[in-house]
Amino acid sequence: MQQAVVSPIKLEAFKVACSSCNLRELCLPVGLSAPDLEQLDTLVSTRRTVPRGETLFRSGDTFQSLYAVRTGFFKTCVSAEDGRDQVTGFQMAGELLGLDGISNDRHSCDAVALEDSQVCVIPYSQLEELSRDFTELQHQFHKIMSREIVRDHGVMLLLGSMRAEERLAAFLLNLTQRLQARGFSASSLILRMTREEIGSYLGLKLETVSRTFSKFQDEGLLEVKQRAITIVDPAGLKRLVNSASN
Amino acid sequence: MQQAVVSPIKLEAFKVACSSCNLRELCLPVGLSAPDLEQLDTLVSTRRTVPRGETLFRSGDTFQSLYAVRTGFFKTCVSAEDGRDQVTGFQMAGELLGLDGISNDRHSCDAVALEDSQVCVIPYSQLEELSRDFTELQHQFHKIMSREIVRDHGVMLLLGSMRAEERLAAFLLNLTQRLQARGFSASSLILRMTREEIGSYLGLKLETVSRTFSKFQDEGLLEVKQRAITIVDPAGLKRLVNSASN
DNA sequence: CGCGAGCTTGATGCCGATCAATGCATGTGG
DNA sequence: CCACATGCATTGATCGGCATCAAGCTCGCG
Repeated sequence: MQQAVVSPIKLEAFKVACSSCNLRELCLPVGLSAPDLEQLDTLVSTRRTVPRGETLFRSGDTFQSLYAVRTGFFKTCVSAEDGRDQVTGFQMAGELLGLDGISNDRHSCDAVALEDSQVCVIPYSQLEELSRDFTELQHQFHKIMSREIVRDHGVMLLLGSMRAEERLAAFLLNLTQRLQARGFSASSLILRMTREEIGSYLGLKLETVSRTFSKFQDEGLLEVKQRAITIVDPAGLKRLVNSASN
Repeated sequence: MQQAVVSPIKLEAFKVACSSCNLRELCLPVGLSAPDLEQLDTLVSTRRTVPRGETLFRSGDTFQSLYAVRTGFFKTCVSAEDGRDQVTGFQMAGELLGLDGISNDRHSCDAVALEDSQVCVIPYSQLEELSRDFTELQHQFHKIMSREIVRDHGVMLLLGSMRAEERLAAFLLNLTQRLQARGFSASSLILRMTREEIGSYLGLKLETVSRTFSKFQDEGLLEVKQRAITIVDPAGLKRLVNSASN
């Protein structure tokens, strides 16, 4: 990913355990006490590598596990029968993938790696079992599901009532905020996704995304060099998002 | 609600228990075995009446309970700082409200009754407790949360990539399908919400909703008399949703 | 070095927003 | 019981933001 304050490369030096993972403050283990954490280590024992462009799972696949992004970057997308598809989210280190699968025992979206990535495999039936004995884990898991619902509602607000500039501004602020929580710069980032994928997520065409980037640059809000973005005026972006158009 | 095959009024004759509630096939108890169901009865002991126009909870309220709609009809909406707001869903009998609150111990949306309604109160901490001992209940609860996530993704697809006609057609088909599952007619319904609320949900202005209703009527797909809708050509509506515009 | 995927930019057109007026149903007070 | 107010819905006229179509451009890579 970007230039990290704590290099993600070093992660590999730690042993394969949630209790010693430096993502534990961002991932499933948030807030767990030591004994609970130890139990989680027994649960999450395998990893999976997903090269850029490959899918972690596809719509229709039988659901067995959740996945925590360890390194890398993913998109999830749903598609209609007619082939249209919609990016429903972008996931980075510490974020969970696969929650959609619980409802039907089948996944209902595709998860695609946007760069070479690694995930921790969390067998779902074992997670349910473990969360019966460890209430903190249970509670934490529920919170994560609920957070996803709240996030989705935010995206609906964006798609339903914001204009192109507001959407892109909100998107950039959200991305940088999440990157910052992971020790990356708040002001510069490399986009892992294409203009088309951003457009799909934001309900815009890729040309509109491109034009809006250019406009932001002209207005001195950003510097844009293809996928390298520098945020020059974060306050200006925030103003864009919060000021009603109507 | 609409003319019911099984009148909701009669529900009041049954005792206050999930195990004898005629919504149990649609609500939290789906698929629970007898012993689990009996436990659920101990959990859900109180009801709450919400008159039309009143809120069940508001964004910012502390979260304590989930609510299962027993009779009536709700909308949920989120709002941005600037006052814009977005309807994120409409809930009818058997559907759960309040899942958004788990993430933060505060609700992040408003739930408003669109007609005089009654909900069953499900104290959340007790639900967590109970679901530790009853794995079916645990699993069912997880499924419901996951289903909400999947539903939200569907709405994103709608908001991000469909045109006005497709959105309204999809909305109507979804409504009638849910009503049908509750024993109501598949072809005629009374809308409980205004054009403006439909528009907010679908990311359209109320005039557009109204015009689209009129258009559907002209094309012989619907009959529209204010809030009374009759679906004349369901196949035609489905064709609208599934045929890609691009 | 040249190819191709992805990005930018321009010209044009259309869908849905906006503004505005009228119609319709419900309810309330004279 | 009618008159009028109020909230919601319909319909028309116009406008504007974003989509669409169409070239070029950039950069990484074989």
